[in-house]
Amino acid sequence: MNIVFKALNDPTRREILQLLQEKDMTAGEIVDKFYMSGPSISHHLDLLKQAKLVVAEKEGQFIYYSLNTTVVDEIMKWFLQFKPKKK
Amino acid sequence: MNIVFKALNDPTRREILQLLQEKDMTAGEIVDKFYMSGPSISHHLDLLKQAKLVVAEKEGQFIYYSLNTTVVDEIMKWFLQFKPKKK
DNA sequence: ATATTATTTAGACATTTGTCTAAATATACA
DNA sequence: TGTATATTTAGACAAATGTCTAAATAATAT
Repeated sequence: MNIVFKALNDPTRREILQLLQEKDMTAGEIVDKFYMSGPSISHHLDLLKQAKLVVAEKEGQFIYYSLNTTVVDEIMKWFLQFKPKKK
Repeated sequence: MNIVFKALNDPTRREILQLLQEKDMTAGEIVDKFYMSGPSISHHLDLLKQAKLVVAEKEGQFIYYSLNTTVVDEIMKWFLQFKPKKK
């Protein structure tokens, strides 16, 4: 859980997640969406990958990134503990 | 949202939230739950307060901290954007 | 083979973060 | 008033973080 919250604690990484929510993208396509160097984006993608929030898949010379909604489910479960039980 | 994710990105702060989920506590009671100095806990409480995840209320010489579930709702809404719309 | 394109890895560096001790503030009690 | 208790504020410091440029790796095309 620690690493997931860490991954989420950056506006660029959260924006990347939102982009991937619309469609899978290559590293290069993601870089083009930001005013930030490729290596920096690559680093952010790595953290998202470590948190299993995204999945990377190589396709020729490209690497496609896509969202992994399973982890989102787990986070939401974590937050549910704070919702007062109904009834 | 930024400040909320920041507040959540620390195991001690998340534990504090879990403690407050069970019952309101004074700063001192919270300190007693951790092997950490009072000032450090005070600092964590401050960040949680800035994120509006907790509310502080003075009562005599004590300060009672309690959970604010409203913000939890907002976070969960944020996460919902990643859930594939059903059907 | 060589050059081009896509992406990551390595290393440097400034900023932010979490922790501590010492001091300040505020309330209660004798 | 003076002392004890509860909590925060200030300042220091090491560790973690986000960014960059330069170099490395990998696949494709000529």
